[in-house]
Amino acid sequence: MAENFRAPRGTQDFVPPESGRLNELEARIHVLAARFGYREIRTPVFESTELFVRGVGAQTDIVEKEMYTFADRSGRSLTLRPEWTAPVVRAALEHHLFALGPLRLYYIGPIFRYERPQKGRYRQSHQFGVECFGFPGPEADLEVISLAWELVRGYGIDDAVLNLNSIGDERCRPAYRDALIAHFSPHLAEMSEESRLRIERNPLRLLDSKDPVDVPYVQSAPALESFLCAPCREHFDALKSYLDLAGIPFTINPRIVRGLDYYGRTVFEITSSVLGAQSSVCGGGRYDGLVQSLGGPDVPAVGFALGMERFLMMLQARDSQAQAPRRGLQAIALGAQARTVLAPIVAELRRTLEAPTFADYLERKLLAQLKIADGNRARYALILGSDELAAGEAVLRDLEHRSDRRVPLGSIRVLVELLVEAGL
RNA sequence: GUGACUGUAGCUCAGUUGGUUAGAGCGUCGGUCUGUGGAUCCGAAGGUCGCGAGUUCGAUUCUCGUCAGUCACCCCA
Repeated sequence: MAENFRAPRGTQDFVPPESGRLNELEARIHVLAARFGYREIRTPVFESTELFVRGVGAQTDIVEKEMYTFADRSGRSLTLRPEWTAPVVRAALEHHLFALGPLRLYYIGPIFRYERPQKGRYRQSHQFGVECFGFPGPEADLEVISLAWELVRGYGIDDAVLNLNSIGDERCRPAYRDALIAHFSPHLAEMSEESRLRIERNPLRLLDSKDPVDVPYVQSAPALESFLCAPCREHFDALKSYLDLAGIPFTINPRIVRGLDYYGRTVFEITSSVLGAQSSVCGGGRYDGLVQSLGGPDVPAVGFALGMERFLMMLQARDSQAQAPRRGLQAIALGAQARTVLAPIVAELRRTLEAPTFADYLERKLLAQLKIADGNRARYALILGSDELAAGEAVLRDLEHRSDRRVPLGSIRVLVELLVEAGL
């Protein structure tokens, strides 16, 4: 199949019925976020490149090799949004939203990362996320985690796991870094090449190594938890008991480190086994220093980002073939004359009914049209042929109970009332 | 960015030790059934065998390149 054009590598089209599932997910997200008192923010799909370099961190993979960066016609360096947090903070600063006190925002839309695509990883993907600004305490951490967990729970997904960790703050993390370096340095010669590189760039990442060679050294490494300073420990302990009280199960996972520079204290991840190597569907944490580092006031913040494609994959793994309930009506005209009579009725039904009205305008037999009605999962069929035309009536067939009844065609209004009464 | 595997009809896949007209199931369309539905049976349409080059008398088959997909690494949503 030599199509001339294809979607660019790593991008995908959402066609029915997948587009419908995405739509439904978005609708639920809007309702859920509103229930938690969050309001939506939309920002441009591209921003100044410098915003991401400063916001995400110059040493991160995102900035070093994954950004879609281009120069516009006047030579400005712009970048397609690789993540939402920095733009949200930028916009909040630009519109002085922090002056109003604590701020709760959510976003939903595409991000772009130049990566090698594979299952659950795309160059354009869609994220839903929330940012909660202005609360330094663990209540805010609980709030955003609950919100994410509600979404998962609301869909009845049972194999999702909440992983939790604290990576300390700028007071205690340096000491832990030093301790890690001190622990690993004597053994570097026997460890993986990967780890030798990591110790320079991000010693915390050593803990993440899956290389069997490294395992003994990782296991004997000092635990971060024992290095937490008193305030960080207190924060972490409080969050854990809050989660217990809220009935949200979690696993302490010291290997969750987060790749973006701005995280501190709480970090968490929701994972699912159905996603394969990209098991993380939602990741977030606290980033108290970010607003200030982007030139704003000292505003604490916590939030998460959730991958919508991956979320949909979880849903599909769960209920692959649940049949949609029947809904709406299929208008069936047999012959040209019946079509002319039915066309204005279809128009009126579409103005009036909330359920969908389906219609096919080809010259087809009744059998074929009923098959189409089935495909559309219509609840009723309104059949108009020469017999009915002569009698000034139509046949209203209940496709679920397989029963017919005749309805008068004279008044469209009466017909509509009948249909509404019938549950449309 | 690295490595491995894959690429034949709308979908899932056969197949050709290189040889005239490339197959099946599902789906679509039509008939069976002048007008009552996810079934049966019959039939039809639908393919530059991802794209390009090379080897060869001849390539869908072999080789190389390229594009795309899958998986792992890296990293993340």
